[in-house]
Amino acid sequence: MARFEISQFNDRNPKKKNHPPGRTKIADSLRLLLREKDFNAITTAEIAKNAGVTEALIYKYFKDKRDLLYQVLAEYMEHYIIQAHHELNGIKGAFNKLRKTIWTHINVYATDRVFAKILMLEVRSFSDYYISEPYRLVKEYSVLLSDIIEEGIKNGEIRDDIPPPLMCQVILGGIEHVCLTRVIFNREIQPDAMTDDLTRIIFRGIENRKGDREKKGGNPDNFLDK
Amino acid sequence: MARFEISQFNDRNPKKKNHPPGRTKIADSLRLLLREKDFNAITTAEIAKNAGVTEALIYKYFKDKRDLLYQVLAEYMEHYIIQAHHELNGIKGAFNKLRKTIWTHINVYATDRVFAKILMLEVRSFSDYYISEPYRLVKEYSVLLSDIIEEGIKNGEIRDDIPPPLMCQVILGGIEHVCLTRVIFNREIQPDAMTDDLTRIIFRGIENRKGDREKKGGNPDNFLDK
Amino acid sequence: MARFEISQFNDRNPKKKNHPPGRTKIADSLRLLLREKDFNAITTAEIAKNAGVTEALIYKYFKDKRDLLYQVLAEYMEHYIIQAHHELNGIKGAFNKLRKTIWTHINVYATDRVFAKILMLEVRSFSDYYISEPYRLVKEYSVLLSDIIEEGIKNGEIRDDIPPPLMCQVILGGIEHVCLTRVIFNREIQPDAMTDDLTRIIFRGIENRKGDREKKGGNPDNFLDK
Amino acid sequence: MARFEISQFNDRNPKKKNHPPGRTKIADSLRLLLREKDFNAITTAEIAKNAGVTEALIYKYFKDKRDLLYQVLAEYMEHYIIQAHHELNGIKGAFNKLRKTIWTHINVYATDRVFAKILMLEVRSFSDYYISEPYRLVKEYSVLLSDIIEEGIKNGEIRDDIPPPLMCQVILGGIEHVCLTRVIFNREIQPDAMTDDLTRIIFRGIENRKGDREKKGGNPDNFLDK
DNA sequence: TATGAATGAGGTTTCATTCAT
DNA sequence: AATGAATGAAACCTCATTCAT
Repeated sequence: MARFEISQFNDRNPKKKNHPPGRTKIADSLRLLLREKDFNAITTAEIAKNAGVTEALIYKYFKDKRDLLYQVLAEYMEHYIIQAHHELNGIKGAFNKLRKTIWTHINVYATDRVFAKILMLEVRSFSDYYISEPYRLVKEYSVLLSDIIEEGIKNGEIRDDIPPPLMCQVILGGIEHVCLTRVIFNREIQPDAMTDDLTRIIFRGIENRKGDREKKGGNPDNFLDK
Repeated sequence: MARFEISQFNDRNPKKKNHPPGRTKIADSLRLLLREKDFNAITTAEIAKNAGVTEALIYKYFKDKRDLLYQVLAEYMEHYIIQAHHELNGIKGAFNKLRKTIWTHINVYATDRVFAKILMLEVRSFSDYYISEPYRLVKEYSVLLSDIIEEGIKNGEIRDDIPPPLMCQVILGGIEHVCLTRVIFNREIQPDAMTDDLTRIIFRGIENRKGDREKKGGNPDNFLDK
Repeated sequence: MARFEISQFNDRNPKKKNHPPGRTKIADSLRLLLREKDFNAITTAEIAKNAGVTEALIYKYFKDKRDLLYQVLAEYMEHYIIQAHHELNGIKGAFNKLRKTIWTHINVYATDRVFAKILMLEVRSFSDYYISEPYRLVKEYSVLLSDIIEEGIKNGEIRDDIPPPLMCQVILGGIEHVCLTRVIFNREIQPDAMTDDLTRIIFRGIENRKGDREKKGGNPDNFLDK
Repeated sequence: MARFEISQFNDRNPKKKNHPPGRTKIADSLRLLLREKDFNAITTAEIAKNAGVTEALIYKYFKDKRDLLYQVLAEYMEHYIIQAHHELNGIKGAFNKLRKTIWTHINVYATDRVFAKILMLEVRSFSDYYISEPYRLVKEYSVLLSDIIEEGIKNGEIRDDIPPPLMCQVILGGIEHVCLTRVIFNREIQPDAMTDDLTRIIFRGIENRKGDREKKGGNPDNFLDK
């Protein structure tokens, strides 16, 4: 987990936008502090001190404290979106893809509590979040899900009597609610087990049972453990 | 809706703790302001001015600003819990009860956006929320749901291969995620339609299909709006 | 002079708007500091410390640091306008009135260097000054002058071949330029002598000489020494 | 007018100290920005950005931000002093010279609002201005005026019962006050008309009327524009 | 019960300025 | 000749909170 907090993106993605060291230190510092405190309880003074730079430098690279949070979140999201797409390579079938996506989603929250905290707890009460870059990325990510659902409906795996956006929301709502309490109370998140249980409910809920017999996808429970 | 913001509980629940007028004005003021702004963006000065009292009076009745928020939320919760129990009177069967509860839940969010906003957006990022009275009430409320689920499992309506708390979380997560965006963007929430769609997914997801044939609960789709 | 800096208006005009003590201390503090430094070099911290209050209190009573300056200036202006009108009581003839007004003007600058400094040096470079209350008062004051000039033109004392506003501006420009350097370099201002010299130039410049013989006002130089 | 803002002095006065392009860009940038904002509201960041250089470069050429302002002002002054002397060539008589000088003065303000703004509004509240190069130039310029006045007194055109410096101050005060509001509110300045009106007042105010009959200088009104 | 006055503590932000390259 | 990175110092301001009355 530690290697995630500290400059994860530069290390792993060396080609990624090369920020000046000060900027990186500041973003890392915020990530570190968010492990222990809510964003509102973190002061710019702390961020700077922790980063080993002056407060003023924060304002060279970020419009304000909140912009720093949004940029950090955006970096997480960009990274995650790429990963989520990547993980789907070679997987066939809507349920298989969904399952993988749910697992990846839970897994990133399990690995990156800070990301989870920012996304689920910190930013949502800020009204300007909903016009920010990371929110745009969140919407971009949800397209990934929609596409899978649409695909599933088209090929008959997924029922077509429910508005797809609603299915998306239930899936995301399920994932988040299940992870949320664990993030809040610092309890462990087990991607495998949780994916299992979640998909067992959700897949049955959204599978196509027209005729109940001739459904092509087979029992969606089959998709749960492999 | 308006009658909800303004001293709703005193009016409707005359037996309820009769607060002094100053206290009521302050709580009403916060409720009113929360319609337009996040809690963090609301100042005690505003609350006081809006209530027609002085800032100092806030501290006569509330430990601090956040305590005011928590007390307001607790009032909403108390009221809602009573209502939720009340609405279940005379309903038989776990799915019927669940459905009613889901509807009541969505309906209160539809009617009382401020309640929804506080509960879903404002308090969750405060760590002391999780040791507060309103959070205790939230847990108390979730027992209602658990009890219904347990009942359903016992009488064979609901599958027993999934941890009941997880089912709770998926149900609540679904409700919340679906309502959340609507609350944030001030879009309408339609309790009937949303309950329908939600239960159509969830009930199938959690119904008991042991053997797929001999399930006792009948097709859960039957429970959806007659 | 000292009694001018410290709460001059409350002391002298007890009926005047009764400000809370903190407000008065702050305004007095600024007046005091302006004797030694330019406004831009004075910090809110200094003002507060000097006043024996906290910086926060400044912002209770004044929108910002500049608003404090404007309010202080406005108090000076209000006071001065009343005085200027008062001093004209019982004086007859445009030149006599003008002379008195010029003397009063120079005299207030001589007595109240801080007033002079604010008005001639500090505020003029702030663009919002020109929409401020004290600027409104400055314009109100200049009406006093215009009225005298108009009166002089009507009764034939003052020439009518020059736009009255221009005459006003020359008079004020003369007064100010003459006082300005003295204020800047802390040199003494002698109201009597300066009024004498100034009026000797200006009165001849604006007197009515139509026909050079039949002018009613007599040689305006006569008005200079009583 | 525009050609005035942009490197006017290098273009017109090729022999003038040939500044490196960076320096010129910075000075031009400040001139440009001063058209819209007060000096205090202009940041070095803006100046640099606008000039297309980095902030650090400002400190290569100028001691500090204020030094930049003073140098810009000094350039204006140097240029203006040369012009003012030049314009007097071939003019005879104190009043004729005065008139020409007043016109030149007003005219430069009319043409070069930024110059006028700096001189009349920006620098005067800075105490170190009064020990700066541009202030030295201002004093040098005022010698021009004094000399004309002295000449007029000597040859009997101008009265000798008023201290010459005071006459200077009234003349300058008149010019400035009349131009000041126009500069502040971006109203047009008409050199010809304003010179006319001003001189009509001032010349009569300072002309020699010894014996009121036998004055040598003739009616100073004669000097007013034919 | 309520208020007017004042505060403490720190928050965010700004900006001129410097320095190594 | 010019820059990119970073800083120091403080400025302005906010806001929850307290206390004497």
